[in-house]
Amino acid sequence: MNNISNIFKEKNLKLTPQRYAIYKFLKSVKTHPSAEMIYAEISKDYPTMSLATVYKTLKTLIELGLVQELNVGEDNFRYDANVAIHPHIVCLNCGKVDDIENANFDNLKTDVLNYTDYDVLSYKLYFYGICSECKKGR
Amino acid sequence: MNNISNIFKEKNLKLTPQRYAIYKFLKSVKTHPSAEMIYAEISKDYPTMSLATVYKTLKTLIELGLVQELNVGEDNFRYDANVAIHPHIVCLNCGKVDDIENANFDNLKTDVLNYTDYDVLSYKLYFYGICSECKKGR
DNA sequence: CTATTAACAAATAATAATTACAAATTAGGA
DNA sequence: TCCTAATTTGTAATTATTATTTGTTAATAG
Ligand SMILES: [Mn+2]
Ligand SMILES: [Mn+2]
Ligand SMILES: [Zn+2]
Ligand SMILES: [Zn+2]
Repeated sequence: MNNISNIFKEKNLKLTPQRYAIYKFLKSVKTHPSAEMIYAEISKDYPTMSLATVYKTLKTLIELGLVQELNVGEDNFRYDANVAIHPHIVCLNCGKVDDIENANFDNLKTDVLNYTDYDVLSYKLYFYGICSECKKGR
Repeated sequence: MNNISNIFKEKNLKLTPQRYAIYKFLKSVKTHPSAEMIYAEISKDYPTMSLATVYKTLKTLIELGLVQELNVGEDNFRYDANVAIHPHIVCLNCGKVDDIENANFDNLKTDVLNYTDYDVLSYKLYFYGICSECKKGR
């Protein structure tokens, strides 16, 4: 199986409660939280949680291919437990980061081969605009 | 005219030698340098240049719409004096950031409207891969 | 041409995100 | 249950960036 506990076992890593909580939390939200946001949330259930653990766990989850890092242009990173390549949209007013659902831009990866001599492995696509909530409040 | 000295004049900003040097340097390179890289380069001609001035100048150039910031996923930003929306490609081996020339992905901005209720204002597109130099050395 | 003054550069201090470190704890196999 | 390497934690260190201060410059009125 390819469930998380086997993935950890294969690498001789321990699936600690902290690690599991962070992963489960990331899986459960659509908000693309930062390390700080994750820490704030997880601390409610694990009051002894350390911010350093959040950072270190995120790094190992990324190495395992279970989480990806987003850089939408803030002074910090955001994290996403959906590791598929998929586009995001950032509200320039409230800072929210959303998925763009059902859109498929995978042709980009093959299209771009006509314009570069790089071996292209992946891409990141960020849209910027104003979300519907922020549009209302104008 | 819309040359840089008029743009500065309109906003009651002074086009100092430092500011001009930073802008001219950014215009002249294709490397998408970071603030630190810009500082290292400009320091050769302006030994008294301060890193703080580089950061502050970059910020004003961005506000004036003369420079854009790239967030390719490093722990720092890179800067580009080409303010048109255009895609970039990052070498995962050597860290180089290149333009993808002649490619036009502007349909993205209209395509995405079918999948989101945001007002979409702009986008950033980053490809990741291995550059031709790095491919050789394997 | 000079004086005035607001904008600016430089140096440095401060801040914020992230990482490194060391000591205490724990997961999970023997 | 015991053992031990892996992990967590709290904290210090580091790095990118921003704020502050003070001396310097550029624009312009007189
Ligand atoms: Mn996502
Ligand atoms: Mn560019
Ligand atoms: Zn919003
Ligand atoms: Zn390369």
